[in-house]
Amino acid sequence: MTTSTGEPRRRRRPDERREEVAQTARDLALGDGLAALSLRSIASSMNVASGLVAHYEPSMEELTASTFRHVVAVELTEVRALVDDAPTGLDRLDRLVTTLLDPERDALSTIWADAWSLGRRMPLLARAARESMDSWHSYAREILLAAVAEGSVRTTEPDLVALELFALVDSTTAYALVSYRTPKERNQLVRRALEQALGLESGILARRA
Amino acid sequence: MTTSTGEPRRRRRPDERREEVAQTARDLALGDGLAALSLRSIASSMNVASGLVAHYEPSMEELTASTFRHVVAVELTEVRALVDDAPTGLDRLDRLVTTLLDPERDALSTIWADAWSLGRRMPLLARAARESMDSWHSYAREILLAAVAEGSVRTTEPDLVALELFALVDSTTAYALVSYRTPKERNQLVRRALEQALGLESGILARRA
DNA sequence: TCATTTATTGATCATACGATCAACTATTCG
DNA sequence: CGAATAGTTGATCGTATGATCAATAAATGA
Repeated sequence: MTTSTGEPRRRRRPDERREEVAQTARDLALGDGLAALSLRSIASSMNVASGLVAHYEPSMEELTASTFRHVVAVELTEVRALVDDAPTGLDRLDRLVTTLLDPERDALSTIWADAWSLGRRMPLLARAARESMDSWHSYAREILLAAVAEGSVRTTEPDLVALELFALVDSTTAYALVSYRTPKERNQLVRRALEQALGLESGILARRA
Repeated sequence: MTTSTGEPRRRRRPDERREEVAQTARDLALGDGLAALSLRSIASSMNVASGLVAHYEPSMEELTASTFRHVVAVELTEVRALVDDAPTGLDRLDRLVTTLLDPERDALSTIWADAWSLGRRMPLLARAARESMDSWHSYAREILLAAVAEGSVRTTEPDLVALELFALVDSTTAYALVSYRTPKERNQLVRRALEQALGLESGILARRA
């Protein structure tokens, strides 16, 4: 049973409903992970029949993949907003790491971990993951190139270091999901490694944590 | 229906059966991941009623956690066997990385990714993951300390570098599950990062890949 | 106001899950 | 050889999944 005094069940325009389904799926995924997405869980969040959700989505795998894609794209936009206006390249790098490792962010970490785990069996999700990773990678690359240009960091392989940055962040946030090590230790790990990758004086990033 | 000419259903001693259940669960996990473990999937692999599996296991979460624990412990033993007899500390480090990144190993990668993903909802699995990670960490630490002692690598924080090693390996193997980057790129990434963490001449590890 | 369109429902199918337990039967022991 | 022991079955309960579709009812236009 839904709410006893159920609203008289409104009828919406297809694109409106489509958007509502997508939004609900995103909220659900952010709350309980990609594995929590089901026709019924989404439908019940919308107070709607499960058939309606199915009516708008070709398959659960597609819905899962597109939800992942959208959630991660929004996150990238939000992180940019927090990072891009920092004064120097080093500040931006610092803020990027701080933001990505923020414990408040573990809803996102869950989603990434789900993507890697479920991706093995869901090709569409795997594809979405690859493409999203490329977006993030090119953002980190952009930040690193700027920092190199201003002379605050030094590397001959910004692409590789950008990859390394996410390798460190991704594993570290996955560790957080099982409470391995403390936030402080995980932060230290990432920052010390980045210092070495970027020819920074020891502690210059770590001290900011 | 099982095989039509079913064997006359043997009765085994409890510890024998217990071991058979555990072994079957391990094989299944190695084939299809931790998420593929269910009373019925295990029972059907054994040609046995699902109730039998339940009879020997307190709960699926416990079975999942203990299966994970065992699979990962065996893996550590196997890796040690491949690595420990290398002549120098640097050789052992090289072999460790090579082995951990071996594409043949992706059954194990799946299991680790499953553990981080499922661990958020399965406390016993999360605990098993933490403890297993500690075992692996202390093994890497051991290798690094020996390499430091022989003077082939240099670091003031072997614990941190051991953590970093797995951070790189774990993310990289998760990437492999969704086919992000090539084995070669993933290898490069880990090796270049380790070189910098260990004060090694550029390429000294990477060239071995 | 009535007819047309179509968003939405709700039931249904086939399948899967963990868990529980009385009944059955293979084995062992007296 | 018969009885006690205990490993094993198979059915069952409650719940969950994705997918499909006829029927319904809300909105729109004539």
